[in-house]
Amino acid sequence: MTTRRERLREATVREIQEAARRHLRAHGPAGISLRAIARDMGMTAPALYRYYASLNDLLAAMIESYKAEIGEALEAARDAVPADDLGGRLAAAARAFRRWALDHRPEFTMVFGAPPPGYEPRAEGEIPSAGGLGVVFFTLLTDLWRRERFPVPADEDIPAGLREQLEHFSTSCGLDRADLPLGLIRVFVGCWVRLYGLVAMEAFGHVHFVLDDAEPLFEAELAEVSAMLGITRPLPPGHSPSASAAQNAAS
Amino acid sequence: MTTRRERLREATVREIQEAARRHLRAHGPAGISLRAIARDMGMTAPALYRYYASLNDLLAAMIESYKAEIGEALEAARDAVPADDLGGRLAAAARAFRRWALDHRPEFTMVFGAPPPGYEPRAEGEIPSAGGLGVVFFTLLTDLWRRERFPVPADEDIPAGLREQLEHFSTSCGLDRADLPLGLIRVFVGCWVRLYGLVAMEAFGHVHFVLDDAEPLFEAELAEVSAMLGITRPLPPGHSPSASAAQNAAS
DNA sequence: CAGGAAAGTGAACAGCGTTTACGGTGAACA
DNA sequence: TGTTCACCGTAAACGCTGTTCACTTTCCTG
Repeated sequence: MTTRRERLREATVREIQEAARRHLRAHGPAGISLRAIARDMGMTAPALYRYYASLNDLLAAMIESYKAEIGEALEAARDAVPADDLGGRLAAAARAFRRWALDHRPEFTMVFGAPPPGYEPRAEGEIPSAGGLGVVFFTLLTDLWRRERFPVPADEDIPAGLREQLEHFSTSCGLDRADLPLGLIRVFVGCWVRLYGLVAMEAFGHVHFVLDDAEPLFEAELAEVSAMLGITRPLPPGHSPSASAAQNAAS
Repeated sequence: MTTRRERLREATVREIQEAARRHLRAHGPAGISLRAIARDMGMTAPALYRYYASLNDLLAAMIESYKAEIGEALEAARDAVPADDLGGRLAAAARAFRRWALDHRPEFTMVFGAPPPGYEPRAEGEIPSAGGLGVVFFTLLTDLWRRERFPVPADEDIPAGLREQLEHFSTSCGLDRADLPLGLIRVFVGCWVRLYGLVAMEAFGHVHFVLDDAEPLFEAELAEVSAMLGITRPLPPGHSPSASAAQNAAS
């Protein structure tokens, strides 16, 4: 049973988070200040210490909640594609990840940029995954592998140092080693690195030195990865037909 | 001829940069403050405005100089390998990039993390490249391709939207389209994304959810990319023989 | 109804970026 | 040689920040 106090407290926490998010969107990660949040709420800054031990704690809580929301966004995008079209589901989730990053650059920076000094991604028991985030892609890959049996490196082809760690991850996740080969985890990590790399480069603006619109590259990489995973379908929708070829030769 | 005033000013600028770098290393990007720098130098904060228009300008200057130093580090690592061993040179440069990132996490965060709002990577004439940084890898790849002719996608296999941008980049770099195919640039970008992705994930601490030491993965990815580039040599030195297998089953 | 936990306030401390007005000091120029 | 002026630095101030402390108010509980 939730007491009245608890409900009020919960509502206040939500209001704090909403105000913090507003400031994040408006002024970036460095623009989140306790005093500004309190001002928005018609309170004074020290009152916020009843809810968070410090600004850093508030930021950490924001990161966690954004992680959860990214996971939900990915799952929603995945579930919008028929369950038998695993390739389409993977593409949808990958595109959703990129979309979220580009539509929420400050938020993405908080979650996937350099963490504030002293931040620890709360290693609660659960599944030791990227906050239930990489797990979306991982389960898609495992399902895909079970169906398509796309080629993965054999155990003995994985360097020993890497193999040990993949084994550790596999057992600590409670995976069935007989069912899912280490090579599959190896492939997953490789795909995740490519996805993260491209999306992070784009979100952080490090891709303009060669491209001014990274979407075609993203789609090409996605197609390449998909091919690697035995997905042959033509990757249904998702990329607009290069509708913006203007503003190229501008000084 | 440089006047005495100019020499003094230059020395002060250097001292400012050194103090700023000290604070960056000690307290992270957010720990750089004009007042602390001035205090270190036995000055007052407003004096620094004679040298930089704002703190953001100082940070931007730091980013630029770090970019240059990364480029130099990569070139040095590359040049430490015989010029005929292009695969070895590529591996050395890639390893140097990772090493630099891990040895200079705050600096790496400034250069390759989310830029401060309002930062523009001074697009001076020169070569429109990542501050002469990606250019190291790009020229290595072109040399490698000229020698090995590893497979690259044909122009017509590159999606139109991406191809247009690669063409734009190629011409704006003054490259000879007849000599260097677009597919080579395509491959370069793909390799750069993988390298950036893995190194950034590691430097930002986003890889611990599956690995606690990303070096074996890095070496495996490097080997894979090298194979893709027609490099068959066994990738001479560079990774220690998995000497640290301790601290695995810790809580 | 009494006690106490919870929530919020106001003042204060130490720090920050930045602007302004002001003093020297040294170099250049008549 | 004397003057002028750009340059370098300072002190004070404004408004902002996170955080702590002592205090009051309010509401729930026993």
